[in-house]
Amino acid sequence: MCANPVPPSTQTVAGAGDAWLFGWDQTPGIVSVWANHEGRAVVWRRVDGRVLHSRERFTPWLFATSLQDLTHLGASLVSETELAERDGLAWYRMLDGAPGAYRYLLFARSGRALERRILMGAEQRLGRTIRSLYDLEDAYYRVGPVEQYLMLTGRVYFRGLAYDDLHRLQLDLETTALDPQRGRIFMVAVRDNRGLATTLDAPAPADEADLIAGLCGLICERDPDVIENHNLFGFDLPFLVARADALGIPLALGRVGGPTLLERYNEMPGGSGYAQPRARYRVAGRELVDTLDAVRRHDFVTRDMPSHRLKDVARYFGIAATDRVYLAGADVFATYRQNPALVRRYAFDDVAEVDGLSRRLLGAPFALAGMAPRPYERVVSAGPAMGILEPMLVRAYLHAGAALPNRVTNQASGPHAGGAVHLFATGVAEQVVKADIASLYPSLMRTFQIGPACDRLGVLLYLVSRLTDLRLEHKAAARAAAPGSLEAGHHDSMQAAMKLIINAAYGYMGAGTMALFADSYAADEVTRRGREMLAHVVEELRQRGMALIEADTDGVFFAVPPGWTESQERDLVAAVSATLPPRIRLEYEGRYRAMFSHEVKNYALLKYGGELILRGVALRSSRSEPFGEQFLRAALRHTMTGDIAGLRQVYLETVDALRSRALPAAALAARVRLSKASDVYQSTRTTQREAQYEALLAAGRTHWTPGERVRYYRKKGGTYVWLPDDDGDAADHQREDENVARREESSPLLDRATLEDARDYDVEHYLQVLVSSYAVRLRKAFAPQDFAQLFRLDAQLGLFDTPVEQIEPCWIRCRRREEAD
DNA sequence: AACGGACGGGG
DNA sequence: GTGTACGTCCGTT
Repeated sequence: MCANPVPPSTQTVAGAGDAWLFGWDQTPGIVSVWANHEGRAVVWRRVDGRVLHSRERFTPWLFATSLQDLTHLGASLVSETELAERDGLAWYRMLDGAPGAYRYLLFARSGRALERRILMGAEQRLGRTIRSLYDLEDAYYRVGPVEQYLMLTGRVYFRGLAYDDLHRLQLDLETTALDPQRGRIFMVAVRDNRGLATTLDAPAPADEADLIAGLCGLICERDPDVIENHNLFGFDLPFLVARADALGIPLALGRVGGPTLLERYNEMPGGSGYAQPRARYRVAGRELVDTLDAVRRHDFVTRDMPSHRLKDVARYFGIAATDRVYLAGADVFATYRQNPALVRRYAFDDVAEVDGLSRRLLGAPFALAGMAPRPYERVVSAGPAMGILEPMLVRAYLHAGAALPNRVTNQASGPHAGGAVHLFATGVAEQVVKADIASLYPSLMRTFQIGPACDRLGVLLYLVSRLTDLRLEHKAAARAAAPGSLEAGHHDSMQAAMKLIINAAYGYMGAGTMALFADSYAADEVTRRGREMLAHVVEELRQRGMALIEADTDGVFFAVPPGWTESQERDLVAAVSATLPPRIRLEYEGRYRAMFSHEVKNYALLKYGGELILRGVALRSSRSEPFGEQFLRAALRHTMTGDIAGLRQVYLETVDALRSRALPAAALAARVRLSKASDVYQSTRTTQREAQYEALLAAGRTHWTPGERVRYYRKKGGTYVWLPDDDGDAADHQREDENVARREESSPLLDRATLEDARDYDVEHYLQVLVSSYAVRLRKAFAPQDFAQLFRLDAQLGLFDTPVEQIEPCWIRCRRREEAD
């Protein structure tokens, strides 16, 4: 059912396996493919630094579970073998497979015509209108034309190319507003990795048409393989298209050999939703790449990016130049009018950072495009399971002439139990170790040969095994190469790409009806084994006398006996690892001076270097008044080092700072996002007042839009004061103008400083906030009476008080040696 | 506390 | 003519 025997093909046919991974046609240098449903394709290849194009033909194809919708074709539907004798409108190949599987591979000269005929037949059969093959997805499986071409030919992008061989061009529009209805393009910065760096300017509205035409000309002249920017699909391209439309300028960006115009198409959201479809764009011969997609994928794995904005991301990766120009978005055009050179520098810094991001993040998608039968631009934004893994599986089945399994027959429904989560103890632990079972789910799939039962060829398990081995080779090669070298970069990209696919395999099996090769029995078996492994690790640690704190899916936190060295810790982890089955390894992840365990997945870690890390919503607050955050961090440090007198002192100092108004108002301000428009709030105001809006109204602001972030604090008497931000989070150009006018009237800089520094806040209110929003998060670190005593607001000594020096946090500690076994 | 919906990003 | 992001944060019940 779930544990497949190893299919003979994976053992014996090594060549087939490589075809499953990398395709089989060795055509080098493909940098772009354009194809349509009529079976025409144009392939651009980079050969010795020059780009050649060739026109190709392919036969459009799709998978079907039966021929029933094509019976109306009569003798015009022929089998592939009959084709030699007589011509057909459509022909088919019967494939090996289980009943109900996609056992027919249908071909036609025109994919469009074939589809229309299928829809006609289906309408007759079902007696209702069918608009698209997607309404018949249990009966047909189809991919886009470029994918059809790549899967059929076994070609992939980029064979024999290195990342730097690609000609990449970055462009960045500077506009007078975010909305092309209300603003226009006044500058575009363009650079490429062949030395181009220029801007096109349009100081006056009348210059915009020339700018757009000039941009098209420049792109065609430079002839890049790839066009990149941050939020290219969300901003630059829609803006450019809207302005070109408004001015009647064709966006001729295509490469010689294919259609010239930039095309827009919609990526429909699921269901009948009225959510606006995400627009995508394509142009023949060039790959359009949005670094925002790459950033999202990176953060999906690392989960440690504070934001996905270009400037923040550039700083995060350390690729922002030290003298980089920063301008608030709303000020860019005004600055341009005063100082165009400054804006030019700013725009260059933007495109340079995009190039940096591309080098840093797009190596892995580049490598993936050398494996999966999909265009590079789709690989960049594709999810690794449905977007990469499934096309590879489909290509393998197509190549083998095997039927695709049907997701309906193959769907095993029922409750799905995921990874195990245990909270063993709350409180404070010292000398904490984190250990993880390396690549838990893929390792389990491999070790116990748990793959989808419907994957008769065993492709998924083969890919997981082979990629795991290849990845280790690339990791080793990356380590062996000179740091920072092209060689190292190549191997690192390869290993990252392989990791992405390996990690997608388990999730793909559990993907339910969407995935062709889903098998929830197999997915359940993986998590069941995973829970078993984790339980085993936990038990081994317990038997060795460790103090368990929490365990989650594939990792465990525990405290070791006081005074252990790092090598003792590592030895322990290695010893536990040795008790696991082959290929399942427990890895030493890190060590911490202390840990405060609050709830599952909610904890604080204190590193030996002194860094404090907070995890989980329970320890964070979205309101985050600065004084409270600061108190909490200091309080956690003292608590986690057992310095309760220090904790008490920090608390008393904060209380005192509030009472004596030593803190400025800015330190007390909460930051919230507005959800109600000004008119909406005005209508509900009589029944329920809300602080953030009251603060705006009190400041004389009567107009705002949802989404704006505002800071405010509570004043004596219960009124609220708005603290405007210095860099406008202005959603709206018009309002920005109003603000400028108002600021000029009342000397804004002076005002702002005065506001930030005000002392007229409601002290009693903020004392309550200190205790009920911040101190309360330390509750689980103390016995109830100790907690109450430590954070009492009236500083009187109670009758039954423990002297502070004698209070201890709730320690999580190892059993003493003699109790251990 | 549990649930549903919007947002992210760009000038 | 397409592939179904997804996790987090906010506001409401």
